Amino acid sequence: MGPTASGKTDLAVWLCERFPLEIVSVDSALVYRDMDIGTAKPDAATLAQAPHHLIDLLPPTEAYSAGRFKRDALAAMAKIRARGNVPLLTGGTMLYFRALRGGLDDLPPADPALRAELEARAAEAGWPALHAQLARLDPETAARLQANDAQRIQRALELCLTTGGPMSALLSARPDPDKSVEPEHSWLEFALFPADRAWLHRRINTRFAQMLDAGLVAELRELRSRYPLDASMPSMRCVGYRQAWHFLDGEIDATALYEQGAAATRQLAKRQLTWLRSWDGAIKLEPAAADIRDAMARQIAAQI
RNA sequence: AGGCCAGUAGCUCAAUUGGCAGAGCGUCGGUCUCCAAAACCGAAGGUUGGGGGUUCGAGACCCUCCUGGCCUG
Repeated sequence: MGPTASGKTDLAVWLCERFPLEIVSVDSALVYRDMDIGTAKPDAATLAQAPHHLIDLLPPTEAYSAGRFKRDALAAMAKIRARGNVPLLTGGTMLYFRALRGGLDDLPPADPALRAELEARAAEAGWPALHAQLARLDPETAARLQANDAQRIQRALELCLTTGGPMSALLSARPDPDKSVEPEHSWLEFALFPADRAWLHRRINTRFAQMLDAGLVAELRELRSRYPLDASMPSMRCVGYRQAWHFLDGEIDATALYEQGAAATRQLAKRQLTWLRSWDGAIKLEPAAADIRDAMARQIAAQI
């Protein structure tokens, strides 16, 4: 686990050469086909050397989910173990890590038609109005949600309306979801946690500039010509693509594209670090350390 | 050299006839149960370019210096 641009892929590929590991990507953006530059997807040579599972799963017109990830990841892990190898889960989508460790109850999946209906009502009445409705159907959940928290209000109403009961009744009473572990697996967790934020910011800024040089805008132009995309799709709200979209629409210039894209990446990293800070049980490693590879190799050798 | 315009938070800019210096962005902290690279909440940050003056009271008015830009020669 680690924030964006902290060096997860390089480290994972290096470890694969030394241990019987197979990489399972834990990344909500790498699942999209044809989105390569902006997601920092490993190149063909790297993938040939160290195959990644759970990348290029769906076209950018579709939506993935934490629940689907959990199912896909458990299936991939079972196959890997059947081959006698060990899954190396690598990524920065912390909700997916948490879902995989057992933090997801068995809830109904998304209902696109109902979501569209709720969306339309919110556009007219505003989310606080839907929050008020949720307060009647499920006071407990409404109490912990902000009146403007569109996504969670929508999800909670979706569950209340499809199941006929409050969402809070569907959640198990686990004191700490992170402690609930899928019984068939044991876990060894590592977190790349840079002590120096400025170090990470420099890497993020440099990398986003490189993405632009590598043709991020051209990639998006090609995507828009090939798929019926919409700025509200999850794939197009990914860091970098969202800003490139505004650039292609003429809303911002090249300078603003760089600045806003780099800033969005820094903010993503900040949220990932917030997750990691409160994540118990992970061995924290300093990604800027010269001996990071050997340090992690030693830890793994001791466990496998 | 002279004339004009500008200088306010890290950046871009507000601030009625002189009356409690604000916003957006960024930065920092947090929340997180099937969109999570998402969505949301909160916080810090100022000698208003420097100095002097007028006034009960100056970001604003007067003097002076500094810096940047434009115009003229």
